[in-house]
Amino acid sequence: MPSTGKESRKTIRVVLAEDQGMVLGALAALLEIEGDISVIAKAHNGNEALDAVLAHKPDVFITDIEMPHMSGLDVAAELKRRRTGTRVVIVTTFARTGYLRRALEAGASGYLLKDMRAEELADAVRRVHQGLRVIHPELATEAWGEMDPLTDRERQVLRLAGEGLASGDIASQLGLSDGTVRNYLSEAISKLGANNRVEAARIARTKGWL
Amino acid sequence: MPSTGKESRKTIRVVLAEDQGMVLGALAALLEIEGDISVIAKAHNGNEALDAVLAHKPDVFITDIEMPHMSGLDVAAELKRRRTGTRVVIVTTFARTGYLRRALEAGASGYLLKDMRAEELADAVRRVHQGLRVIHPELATEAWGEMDPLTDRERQVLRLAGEGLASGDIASQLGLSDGTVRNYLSEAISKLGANNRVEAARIARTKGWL
DNA sequence: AAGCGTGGGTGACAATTGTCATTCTCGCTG
DNA sequence: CAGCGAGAATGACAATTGTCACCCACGCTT
Repeated sequence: MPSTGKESRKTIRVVLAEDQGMVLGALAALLEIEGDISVIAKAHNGNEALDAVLAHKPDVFITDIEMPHMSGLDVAAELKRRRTGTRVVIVTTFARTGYLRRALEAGASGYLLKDMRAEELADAVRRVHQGLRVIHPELATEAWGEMDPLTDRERQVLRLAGEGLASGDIASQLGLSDGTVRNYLSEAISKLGANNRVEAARIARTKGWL
Repeated sequence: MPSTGKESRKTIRVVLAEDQGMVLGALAALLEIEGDISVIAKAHNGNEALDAVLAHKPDVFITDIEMPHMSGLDVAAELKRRRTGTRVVIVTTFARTGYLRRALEAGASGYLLKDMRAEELADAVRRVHQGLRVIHPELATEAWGEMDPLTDRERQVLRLAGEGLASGDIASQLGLSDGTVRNYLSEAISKLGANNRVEAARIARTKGWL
């Protein structure tokens, strides 16, 4: 064992959050195999995760992004605000630069994709625990490729439009006028270089701007 | 081959397929914990999976559905055609009745969702190995709830419409006339009880009819 | 041969969507 | 105070979308 410092002797205490029960359990099993890592709590959603981290003060918090009630990014942001010492590692399916950017803004120390080799996870945890930053290589390069050009309103409207709601419905749901909704949509469509609301929504989604 | 009584003593040989490397490794770790289950091969996509199963003739083949090149359902169908003795367990994120129906048609013995408890996986594998069928409870009930009401054309058209293509584009891509495309779309919309093409596409997707 | 179902097509019309220019408020900021 | 910019709304117009009633050509039945 390389002794970078004092604490590399002790086991690394981890809290794990992931909404798919099966994946949660499997990841826990994977980490428990490593002698120096111990999963002290598991959470199925953002709220549970936040509680667990505050209660256990783990060394590292590993979380998915898309979860019920509170996203992993939200939890990370909240932890940053509260200045807990816990380091955060995001593990997600999505290679969206928007997510990565938000993760870093929320103070995450790691951003990994689920399609990387399983063996690398434990290693990433150790590195992060030592204060290093671990970003999935493919993302690291193009990370700051492009900024989200959408305003809040445009985002909201686009999200609903992508679900198939008509302009009128969107308008009443947001307390706006029908015409205004169409204006925002039009703006969003042109900003994203799309031909219509559906394509615009699709583009925004794949970029992680939702 | 010995009677069912004896071989329940031996370890169950499993091949595992899943495109997300991390989940693949984690599930393998989870299964290896069990003394009576042994993961003899792992595959990252449908092709590899098929090869691995044919080469190793495992007792049970566990696979995700959505994978590159060949879906888990395709692999299952191929295995059925070839009459290998291997039993198939589908493990997926999607609670789509269409998927379940296709899985059963392809001769799968199990259909589980990733959001169930991790501990249940090993158990399901044992049951399936004994010749039982294991269907995720929530799906088992409504499984045959409703059949896909869409015709092939409607499906094609709806798929493209859902991507954001305009009627004209869809028409030229399928070699149809603009009006015909709109007729199909209109039919699909009314069959699905939607209000427009986007909603229709969304509904069809969640039902697994695509 | 008459009848029928299916896949594809027309044409017409109403509703929804996309685009623009313009207006009205606020809340800032110089 | 004047002026600017963001957020929201109007109105008008063109394009696209959704609906419907029919038409046509084939391929099968009877």
